[in-house]
Amino acid sequence: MTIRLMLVDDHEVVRSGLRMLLEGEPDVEIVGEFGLAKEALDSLERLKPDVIVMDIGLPDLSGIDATSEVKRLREGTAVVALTIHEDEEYFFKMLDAGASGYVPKRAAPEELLTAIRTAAMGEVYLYPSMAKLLVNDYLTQESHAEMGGGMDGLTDREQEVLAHLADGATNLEIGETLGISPKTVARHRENIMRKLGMHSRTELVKYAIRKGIIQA
Amino acid sequence: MTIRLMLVDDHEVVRSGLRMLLEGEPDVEIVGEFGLAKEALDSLERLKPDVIVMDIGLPDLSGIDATSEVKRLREGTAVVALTIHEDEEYFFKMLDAGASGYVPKRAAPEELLTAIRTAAMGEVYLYPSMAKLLVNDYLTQESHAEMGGGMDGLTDREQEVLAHLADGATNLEIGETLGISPKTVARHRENIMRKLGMHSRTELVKYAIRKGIIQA
DNA sequence: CAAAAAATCGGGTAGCCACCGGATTTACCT
DNA sequence: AGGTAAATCCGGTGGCTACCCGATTTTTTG
Repeated sequence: MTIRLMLVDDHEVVRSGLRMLLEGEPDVEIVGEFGLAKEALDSLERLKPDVIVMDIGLPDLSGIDATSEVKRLREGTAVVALTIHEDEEYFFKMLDAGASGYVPKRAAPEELLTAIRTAAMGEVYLYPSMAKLLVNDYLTQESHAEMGGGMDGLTDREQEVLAHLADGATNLEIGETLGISPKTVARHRENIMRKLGMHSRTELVKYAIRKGIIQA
Repeated sequence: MTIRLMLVDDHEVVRSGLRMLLEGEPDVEIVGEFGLAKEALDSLERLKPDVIVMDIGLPDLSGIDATSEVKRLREGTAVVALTIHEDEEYFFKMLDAGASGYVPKRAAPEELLTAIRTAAMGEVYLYPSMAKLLVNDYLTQESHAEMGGGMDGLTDREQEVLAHLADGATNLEIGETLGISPKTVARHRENIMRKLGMHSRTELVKYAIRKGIIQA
Protein backbone atom coordinates (compact mmCIF):
# COMPACT_ATOMS: atom_id res chain seq x y z
CA MET A 1 0.00 0.00 0.00
CA THR A 2 1.45 3.33 -1.03
CA ILE A 3 1.22 6.33 1.20
CA ARG A 4 -0.81 9.17 -0.31
CA LEU A 5 1.17 12.29 0.56
CA MET A 6 0.32 15.97 0.40
CA LEU A 7 2.91 18.74 0.64
CA VAL A 8 2.06 22.14 2.09
CA ASP A 9 4.86 24.69 2.05
CA ASP A 10 4.96 28.14 0.54
CA HIS A 11 8.54 27.80 -0.70
CA GLU A 12 8.79 26.32 -4.14
CA VAL A 13 12.39 25.30 -3.41
CA VAL A 14 11.35 23.23 -0.44
CA ARG A 15 8.57 21.55 -2.36
CA SER A 16 10.78 20.63 -5.28
CA GLY A 17 13.42 19.36 -2.88
CA LEU A 18 10.87 17.16 -1.20
CA ARG A 19 9.62 15.96 -4.57
CA MET A 20 13.13 14.93 -5.54
CA LEU A 21 13.62 13.18 -2.24
CA LEU A 22 10.33 11.33 -2.29
CA GLU A 23 10.02 10.41 -5.94
CA GLY A 24 12.54 7.64 -5.54
CA GLU A 25 10.47 5.98 -2.83
CA PRO A 26 8.12 3.32 -4.14
CA ASP A 27 5.82 3.43 -1.11
CA VAL A 28 5.15 7.16 -1.31
CA GLU A 29 2.94 8.90 -3.83
CA ILE A 30 2.65 12.68 -3.86
CA VAL A 31 -1.00 13.43 -4.54
CA GLY A 32 -0.87 17.18 -4.12
CA GLU A 33 1.35 20.21 -3.47
CA PHE A 34 0.21 23.53 -2.12
CA GLY A 35 1.70 26.85 -1.12
CA LEU A 36 -1.41 28.00 0.70
CA ALA A 37 -3.13 26.24 3.57
CA LYS A 38 -6.61 27.04 2.29
CA GLU A 39 -5.99 25.46 -1.08
CA ALA A 40 -4.77 22.33 0.65
CA LEU A 41 -7.80 22.20 2.93
CA ASP A 42 -10.13 22.62 -0.02
CA SER A 43 -8.55 19.65 -1.74
CA LEU A 44 -8.59 17.36 1.28
CA GLU A 45 -11.74 15.47 0.36
CA ARG A 46 -10.73 15.14 -3.26
CA LEU A 47 -7.17 13.94 -2.74
CA LYS A 48 -7.72 11.92 0.44
CA PRO A 49 -4.10 12.03 1.62
CA ASP A 50 -2.84 9.64 4.30
CA VAL A 51 -0.14 12.02 5.42
CA ILE A 52 0.40 15.76 5.04
CA VAL A 53 3.82 17.36 5.38
CA MET A 54 3.01 20.78 6.75
CA ASP A 55 5.11 23.89 7.08
CA ILE A 56 4.26 26.18 9.99
CA GLY A 57 5.04 29.55 8.45
CA LEU A 58 2.41 29.84 5.74
CA PRO A 59 1.16 33.09 4.20
CA ASP A 60 -2.56 32.67 4.70
CA LEU A 61 -3.12 30.40 7.69
CA SER A 62 -0.58 29.15 10.20
CA GLY A 63 0.38 25.51 9.88
CA ILE A 64 -0.95 25.07 13.39
CA ASP A 65 -4.43 26.26 12.55
CA ALA A 66 -4.27 24.36 9.29
CA THR A 67 -3.44 21.19 11.19
CA SER A 68 -6.40 21.68 13.51
CA GLU A 69 -8.61 22.06 10.46
CA VAL A 70 -7.21 18.93 8.86
CA LYS A 71 -7.90 16.89 11.98
CA ARG A 72 -11.41 18.31 12.14
CA LEU A 73 -12.19 17.60 8.50
CA ARG A 74 -10.43 14.26 8.07
CA GLU A 75 -9.46 12.79 11.39
CA GLY A 76 -7.59 9.89 9.83
CA THR A 77 -5.14 12.13 8.03
CA ALA A 78 -1.81 12.34 9.80
CA VAL A 79 0.12 15.61 9.81
CA VAL A 80 3.89 15.85 10.00
CA ALA A 81 5.27 19.29 10.79
CA LEU A 82 8.35 20.25 8.81
CA THR A 83 9.63 23.58 10.00
CA ILE A 84 12.54 25.79 10.87
CA HIS A 85 11.13 26.36 14.35
CA GLU A 86 12.64 24.33 17.14
CA ASP A 87 11.28 26.13 20.14
CA GLU A 88 8.80 24.79 22.64
CA GLU A 89 5.97 27.06 21.69
CA TYR A 90 5.39 25.93 18.12
CA PHE A 91 6.14 22.33 18.99
CA PHE A 92 3.56 22.09 21.74
CA LYS A 93 1.02 23.98 19.70
CA MET A 94 1.45 21.52 16.86
CA LEU A 95 0.96 18.64 19.27
CA ASP A 96 -2.18 20.28 20.59
CA ALA A 97 -3.37 20.70 17.04
CA GLY A 98 -2.97 16.98 16.49
CA ALA A 99 0.32 16.53 14.65
CA SER A 100 1.77 13.00 14.41
CA GLY A 101 5.30 14.12 13.73
CA TYR A 102 7.64 17.05 14.12
CA VAL A 103 10.80 17.39 12.05
CA PRO A 104 13.06 20.45 11.87
CA LYS A 105 14.15 21.44 8.38
CA ARG A 106 17.76 21.00 9.41
CA ALA A 107 17.17 17.28 9.95
CA ALA A 108 18.50 14.66 7.55
CA PRO A 109 16.11 13.87 4.68
CA GLU A 110 15.83 10.29 5.90
CA GLU A 111 14.34 11.58 9.13
CA LEU A 112 11.46 13.08 7.23
CA LEU A 113 10.92 9.84 5.37
CA THR A 114 10.87 7.96 8.64
CA ALA A 115 8.44 10.46 10.07
CA ILE A 116 6.13 10.08 7.08
CA ARG A 117 6.14 6.30 7.27
CA THR A 118 5.69 6.39 11.04
CA ALA A 119 2.78 8.80 10.80
CA ALA A 120 1.16 6.66 8.11
CA MET A 121 1.19 3.74 10.54
CA GLY A 122 -0.64 5.77 13.14
CA GLU A 123 2.39 6.21 15.34
CA VAL A 124 4.24 9.37 16.27
CA TYR A 125 7.69 10.51 15.16
CA LEU A 126 9.50 13.14 17.15
CA TYR A 127 12.88 14.53 16.30
CA PRO A 128 15.23 13.92 19.27
CA SER A 129 15.49 17.54 20.35
CA MET A 130 11.72 17.73 20.32
CA ALA A 131 11.38 14.45 22.17
CA LYS A 132 13.57 15.93 24.85
CA LEU A 133 11.27 18.92 25.20
CA LEU A 134 8.28 16.65 25.60
CA VAL A 135 10.00 14.46 28.16
CA ASN A 136 11.07 17.50 30.13
CA ASP A 137 7.51 18.73 30.09
CA TYR A 138 6.37 15.32 31.26
CA LEU A 139 8.86 15.32 34.11
CA THR A 140 8.04 18.81 35.34
CA GLN A 141 4.38 17.95 35.14
CA GLU A 142 4.92 14.93 37.40
CA SER A 143 1.28 14.66 38.35
CA HIS A 144 2.14 10.99 37.97
CA ALA A 145 4.62 11.08 40.83
CA GLU A 146 3.91 8.31 43.30
CA MET A 147 0.19 8.53 42.90
CA GLY A 148 -2.18 5.66 42.78
CA GLY A 149 -0.77 3.62 45.60
CA GLY A 150 -1.67 4.95 49.00
CA MET A 151 -5.28 6.03 48.98
CA ASP A 152 -5.13 6.49 52.73
CA GLY A 153 -7.56 3.69 53.39
CA LEU A 154 -10.49 4.80 51.27
CA THR A 155 -12.84 1.99 50.29
CA ASP A 156 -13.81 1.39 46.67
CA ARG A 157 -17.17 2.98 47.15
CA GLU A 158 -15.68 5.98 48.86
CA GLN A 159 -13.25 6.52 46.02
CA GLU A 160 -16.12 6.30 43.59
CA VAL A 161 -18.09 8.88 45.53
CA LEU A 162 -15.02 11.06 45.81
CA ALA A 163 -14.54 11.07 42.06
CA HIS A 164 -18.04 12.40 41.43
CA LEU A 165 -17.80 14.73 44.39
CA ALA A 166 -14.59 16.29 43.14
CA ASP A 167 -16.08 16.49 39.70
CA GLY A 168 -18.61 18.97 40.98
CA ALA A 169 -21.69 16.82 41.43
CA THR A 170 -24.09 17.40 44.32
CA ASN A 171 -25.02 14.68 46.77
CA LEU A 172 -28.34 14.29 45.01
CA GLU A 173 -26.79 13.89 41.58
CA ILE A 174 -24.27 11.37 42.82
CA GLY A 175 -27.04 9.42 44.48
CA GLU A 176 -28.92 9.25 41.21
CA THR A 177 -25.83 8.23 39.28
CA LEU A 178 -24.87 5.48 41.68
CA GLY A 179 -28.42 4.46 42.42
CA ILE A 180 -28.22 5.19 46.14
CA SER A 181 -29.83 7.67 48.47
CA PRO A 182 -28.33 11.18 48.67
CA LYS A 183 -28.15 10.61 52.40
CA THR A 184 -25.85 7.68 51.83
CA VAL A 185 -23.68 9.81 49.58
CA ALA A 186 -23.43 12.38 52.33
CA ARG A 187 -22.52 9.59 54.70
CA HIS A 188 -19.72 8.41 52.45
CA ARG A 189 -18.49 11.96 52.11
CA GLU A 190 -18.40 12.35 55.87
CA ASN A 191 -16.35 9.20 56.18
CA ILE A 192 -14.00 10.33 53.43
CA MET A 193 -13.47 13.70 55.07
CA ARG A 194 -12.87 12.13 58.44
CA LYS A 195 -10.37 9.64 57.04
CA LEU A 196 -8.49 12.31 55.11
CA GLY A 197 -8.74 14.96 57.77
CA MET A 198 -10.45 17.40 55.46
CA HIS A 199 -13.36 19.70 55.99
CA SER A 200 -14.56 20.99 52.66
CA ARG A 201 -15.25 20.00 49.09
CA THR A 202 -12.50 22.32 47.98
CA GLU A 203 -9.89 20.29 49.80
CA LEU A 204 -11.36 17.10 48.40
CA VAL A 205 -11.00 18.42 44.87
CA LYS A 206 -7.33 19.15 45.35
CA TYR A 207 -6.77 15.79 46.97
CA ALA A 208 -8.51 14.04 44.08
CA ILE A 209 -6.36 15.87 41.56
CA ARG A 210 -3.16 15.07 43.43
CA LYS A 211 -4.10 11.41 43.52
CA GLY A 212 -5.04 11.40 39.87
CA ILE A 213 -8.65 10.44 40.59
CA ILE A 214 -9.89 13.30 38.47
CA GLN A 215 -8.32 15.63 35.97
CA ALA A 216 -8.00 19.35 36.58
CA MET B 1 35.03 11.73 20.14
CA THR B 2 34.00 8.13 20.68
CA ILE B 3 31.03 7.25 22.80
CA ARG B 4 31.91 5.20 25.88
CA LEU B 5 29.18 2.58 26.08
CA MET B 6 28.16 0.15 28.79
CA LEU B 7 25.82 -2.80 28.22
CA VAL B 8 23.58 -4.11 30.98
CA ASP B 9 21.50 -7.16 30.07
CA ASP B 10 21.33 -10.54 31.74
CA HIS B 11 21.10 -12.45 28.45
CA GLU B 12 24.45 -13.34 27.01
CA VAL B 13 22.86 -13.69 23.57
CA VAL B 14 21.65 -10.14 23.62
CA ARG B 15 24.99 -8.81 24.75
CA SER B 16 26.92 -10.65 22.07
CA GLY B 17 24.42 -9.49 19.47
CA LEU B 18 24.90 -5.92 20.56
CA ARG B 19 28.66 -6.36 20.52
CA MET B 20 28.52 -7.58 16.94
CA LEU B 21 26.29 -4.70 15.96
CA LEU B 22 28.35 -2.04 17.64
CA GLU B 23 31.88 -3.23 16.95
CA GLY B 24 31.67 -2.05 13.39
CA GLU B 25 30.90 1.49 14.48
CA PRO B 26 33.99 3.68 14.80
CA ASP B 27 32.31 6.21 17.11
CA VAL B 28 31.23 3.66 19.72
CA GLU B 29 33.48 1.93 22.21
CA ILE B 30 32.11 -0.72 24.55
CA VAL B 31 33.77 -0.14 27.90
CA GLY B 32 31.86 -2.70 29.91
CA GLU B 33 29.25 -5.47 29.86
CA PHE B 34 27.23 -6.68 32.80
CA GLY B 35 24.47 -9.17 33.51
CA LEU B 36 23.70 -7.73 36.93
CA ALA B 37 22.71 -4.16 37.71
CA LYS B 38 24.80 -4.00 40.86
CA GLU B 39 27.99 -4.94 39.08
CA ALA B 40 27.35 -2.22 36.54
CA LEU B 41 26.69 0.36 39.24
CA ASP B 42 29.88 -0.59 41.06
CA SER B 43 31.88 -0.02 37.90
CA LEU B 44 30.33 3.31 37.02
CA GLU B 45 33.08 5.48 38.45
CA ARG B 46 35.82 3.33 37.03
CA LEU B 47 34.48 3.03 33.47
CA LYS B 48 32.87 6.46 33.18
CA PRO B 49 30.44 5.53 30.39
CA ASP B 50 28.70 8.21 28.34
CA VAL B 51 25.76 5.96 27.58
CA ILE B 52 24.35 2.82 29.16
CA VAL B 53 22.09 0.44 27.27
CA MET B 54 19.89 -0.97 29.99
CA ASP B 55 17.54 -3.92 30.01
CA ILE B 56 14.53 -3.66 32.33
CA GLY B 57 14.16 -7.26 33.37
CA LEU B 58 17.31 -7.88 35.38
CA PRO B 59 17.76 -10.56 38.04
CA ASP B 60 18.96 -8.45 40.93
CA LEU B 61 17.62 -4.94 40.50
CA SER B 62 15.04 -3.70 38.00
CA GLY B 63 16.40 -1.63 35.13
CA ILE B 64 14.18 1.16 36.39
CA ASP B 65 15.75 1.27 39.83
CA ALA B 66 19.16 0.81 38.27
CA THR B 67 18.55 3.82 36.04
CA SER B 68 17.58 5.94 39.03
CA GLU B 69 20.81 4.91 40.70
CA VAL B 70 22.86 5.74 37.63
CA LYS B 71 21.38 9.22 37.43
CA ARG B 72 22.02 9.71 41.13
CA LEU B 73 25.63 8.56 40.95
CA ARG B 74 26.67 10.04 37.61
CA GLU B 75 24.12 12.52 36.36
CA GLY B 76 25.86 13.00 33.04
CA THR B 77 25.50 9.37 32.06
CA ALA B 78 22.64 8.82 29.63
CA VAL B 79 20.58 5.65 29.86
CA VAL B 80 18.84 4.03 26.91
CA ALA B 81 16.26 1.39 27.76
CA LEU B 82 16.31 -1.66 25.52
CA THR B 83 13.49 -3.95 26.46
CA ILE B 84 10.73 -6.28 25.38
CA HIS B 85 8.18 -4.22 27.27
CA GLU B 86 6.09 -1.83 25.20
CA ASP B 87 3.42 -0.94 27.69
CA GLU B 88 2.84 2.43 29.27
CA GLU B 89 3.80 1.41 32.76
CA TYR B 90 7.44 0.53 32.20
CA PHE B 91 7.90 3.31 29.69
CA PHE B 92 6.72 6.06 32.00
CA LYS B 93 8.62 4.60 34.92
CA MET B 94 11.81 4.66 32.87
CA LEU B 95 11.17 8.28 31.95
CA ASP B 96 10.64 9.10 35.60
CA ALA B 97 13.88 7.32 36.40
CA GLY B 98 15.68 9.57 33.95
CA ALA B 99 16.10 7.55 30.76
CA SER B 100 17.17 9.38 27.59
CA GLY B 101 15.91 6.74 25.23
CA TYR B 102 13.48 3.86 24.96
CA VAL B 103 13.83 1.19 22.30
CA PRO B 104 11.86 -2.07 22.12
CA LYS B 105 13.95 -5.14 21.35
CA ARG B 106 11.87 -5.77 18.24
CA ALA B 107 13.14 -2.51 16.73
CA ALA B 108 15.67 -2.47 13.91
CA PRO B 109 19.30 -2.48 15.10
CA GLU B 110 19.86 0.92 13.49
CA GLU B 111 17.22 2.35 15.82
CA LEU B 112 19.33 1.41 18.81
CA LEU B 113 22.38 2.98 17.23
CA THR B 114 20.44 6.15 16.61
CA ALA B 115 19.20 6.11 20.18
CA ILE B 116 22.73 5.70 21.51
CA ARG B 117 24.10 8.56 19.42
CA THR B 118 21.11 10.74 20.30
CA ALA B 119 21.48 10.04 24.01
CA ALA B 120 25.20 10.79 23.83
CA MET B 121 24.35 14.23 22.48
CA GLY B 122 22.09 14.93 25.42
CA GLU B 123 18.91 14.55 23.42
CA VAL B 124 16.16 12.01 23.77
CA TYR B 125 15.28 9.17 21.41
CA LEU B 126 11.85 7.62 21.60
CA TYR B 127 10.66 4.75 19.48
CA PRO B 128 7.54 5.86 17.54
CA SER B 129 5.06 3.73 19.46
CA MET B 130 6.49 5.11 22.68
CA ALA B 131 6.43 8.66 21.37
CA LYS B 132 2.77 8.16 20.69
CA LEU B 133 2.16 7.12 24.28
CA LEU B 134 3.91 10.20 25.56
CA VAL B 135 2.03 12.51 23.21
CA ASN B 136 -1.25 10.94 24.25
CA ASP B 137 -0.33 11.49 27.85
CA TYR B 138 0.54 15.08 27.06
CA LEU B 139 -2.76 15.65 25.30
CA THR B 140 -4.90 14.15 28.05
CA GLN B 141 -2.93 16.15 30.54
CA GLU B 142 -3.55 19.38 28.62
CA SER B 143 -3.00 21.55 31.66
CA HIS B 144 -1.14 23.61 29.09
CA ALA B 145 -4.26 24.55 27.19
CA GLU B 146 -4.15 28.29 26.68
CA MET B 147 -3.30 29.02 30.26
CA GLY B 148 -1.31 31.88 31.65
CA GLY B 149 -2.23 34.87 29.58
CA GLY B 150 -5.96 35.16 29.14
CA MET B 151 -7.66 35.15 32.48
CA ASP B 152 -11.00 35.51 30.70
CA GLY B 153 -11.40 39.09 31.85
CA LEU B 154 -11.09 38.63 35.58
CA THR B 155 -10.11 41.80 37.42
CA ASP B 156 -7.18 41.90 39.82
CA ARG B 157 -9.45 41.79 42.83
CA GLU B 158 -11.43 38.92 41.40
CA GLN B 159 -8.28 36.90 40.81
CA GLU B 160 -7.24 37.60 44.37
CA VAL B 161 -10.57 36.42 45.70
CA LEU B 162 -10.44 33.40 43.43
CA ALA B 163 -7.08 32.37 44.82
CA HIS B 164 -8.36 32.30 48.39
CA LEU B 165 -11.63 30.78 47.30
CA ALA B 166 -9.94 27.91 45.52
CA ASP B 167 -7.66 27.49 48.49
CA GLY B 168 -10.65 26.48 50.55
CA ALA B 169 -11.41 29.65 52.49
CA THR B 170 -15.00 30.67 53.26
CA ASN B 171 -16.41 34.03 52.28
CA LEU B 172 -16.05 35.19 55.87
CA GLU B 173 -12.41 34.17 56.11
CA ILE B 174 -11.55 35.83 52.81
CA GLY B 175 -13.31 38.97 53.92
CA GLU B 176 -11.19 39.09 57.06
CA THR B 177 -8.00 38.46 55.14
CA LEU B 178 -8.67 41.12 52.55
CA GLY B 179 -10.30 43.51 54.96
CA ILE B 180 -13.64 43.61 53.18
CA SER B 181 -17.15 42.49 53.98
CA PRO B 182 -18.01 38.81 53.42
CA LYS B 183 -20.90 40.03 51.34
CA THR B 184 -18.45 41.73 49.02
CA VAL B 185 -16.48 38.55 48.74
CA ALA B 186 -19.65 36.74 47.77
CA ARG B 187 -20.31 39.45 45.22
CA HIS B 188 -16.88 39.00 43.67
CA ARG B 189 -17.41 35.28 43.61
CA GLU B 190 -20.70 35.71 41.81
CA ASN B 191 -19.05 37.87 39.20
CA ILE B 192 -16.24 35.39 38.76
CA MET B 193 -18.65 32.53 38.29
CA ARG B 194 -20.72 34.48 35.81
CA LYS B 195 -17.67 35.49 33.82
CA LEU B 196 -16.32 31.96 33.72
CA GLY B 197 -19.65 30.28 33.26
CA MET B 198 -19.26 28.18 36.37
CA HIS B 199 -21.66 27.30 39.10
CA SER B 200 -19.78 25.84 42.01
CA ARG B 201 -16.66 26.17 44.10
CA THR B 202 -15.56 22.81 42.82
CA GLU B 203 -15.33 24.08 39.26
CA LEU B 204 -13.51 27.18 40.47
CA VAL B 205 -10.89 25.04 42.17
CA LYS B 206 -10.20 23.11 38.99
CA TYR B 207 -10.10 26.31 36.97
CA ALA B 208 -7.63 27.85 39.41
CA ILE B 209 -5.39 24.83 39.19
CA ARG B 210 -5.47 24.81 35.40
CA LYS B 211 -4.54 28.47 35.34
CA GLY B 212 -1.77 27.95 37.84
CA ILE B 213 -3.36 30.31 40.36
CA ILE B 214 -3.08 27.71 43.08
CA GLN B 215 -1.25 24.44 43.43
CA ALA B 216 -3.03 21.13 43.70
C1' DC C 1 -19.23 -19.28 62.29
C1' DA C 2 -18.55 -14.96 64.56
C1' DA C 3 -16.54 -10.52 64.49
C1' DA C 4 -15.36 -6.58 61.87
C1' DA C 5 -15.80 -3.63 58.13
C1' DA C 6 -18.34 -1.71 54.44
C1' DA C 7 -22.45 -0.03 52.43
C1' DT C 8 -26.84 1.34 52.89
C1' DC C 9 -30.79 4.30 54.81
C1' DG C 10 -32.99 7.83 57.91
C1' DG C 11 -33.74 12.33 60.80
C1' DG C 12 -32.15 16.77 62.33
C1' DT C 13 -29.66 21.42 62.62
C1' DA C 14 -26.77 25.44 61.99
C1' DG C 15 -24.53 27.66 58.71
C1' DC C 16 -22.81 28.57 54.30
C1' DC C 17 -23.56 28.83 49.40
C1' DA C 18 -25.44 30.46 45.02
C1' DC C 19 -28.17 33.79 43.21
C1' DC C 20 -31.34 37.65 43.11
C1' DG C 21 -32.20 42.61 43.79
C1' DG C 22 -30.28 47.52 44.44
C1' DA C 23 -26.72 51.02 45.76
C1' DT C 24 -22.34 53.88 46.54
C1' DT C 25 -17.58 55.35 45.87
C1' DT C 26 -13.52 55.53 43.27
C1' DA C 27 -10.95 55.63 39.21
C1' DC C 28 -9.97 55.87 34.61
C1' DC C 29 -10.77 57.20 29.79
C1' DT C 30 -12.61 60.18 26.41
C1' DA D 1 -17.68 66.66 32.60
C1' DG D 2 -19.77 62.32 31.53
C1' DG D 3 -19.58 57.52 30.95
C1' DT D 4 -17.79 53.09 32.00
C1' DA D 5 -15.88 49.78 34.88
C1' DA D 6 -14.22 48.25 39.19
C1' DA D 7 -14.79 47.66 43.96
C1' DT D 8 -17.39 48.10 47.75
C1' DC D 9 -21.64 47.36 50.73
C1' DC D 10 -26.54 45.71 52.09
C1' DG D 11 -30.84 42.56 52.42
C1' DG D 12 -33.17 38.29 51.39
C1' DT D 13 -34.25 33.35 49.90
C1' DG D 14 -34.00 28.49 48.84
C1' DG D 15 -31.04 24.89 48.68
C1' DC D 16 -27.14 22.42 49.91
C1' DT D 17 -23.39 21.44 53.01
C1' DA D 18 -21.02 19.72 57.04
C1' DC D 19 -21.73 17.41 60.94
C1' DC D 20 -24.39 15.13 64.67
C1' DC D 21 -27.18 11.03 66.10
C1' DG D 22 -28.76 5.99 65.20
C1' DA D 23 -29.81 1.68 62.41
C1' DT D 24 -29.88 -2.38 59.01
C1' DT D 25 -27.91 -5.41 55.58
C1' DT D 26 -24.20 -7.28 53.17
C1' DT D 27 -19.47 -8.42 52.66
C1' DT D 28 -15.07 -9.44 54.28
C1' DT D 29 -12.08 -11.59 57.32
C1' DG D 30 -10.07 -14.14 61.13
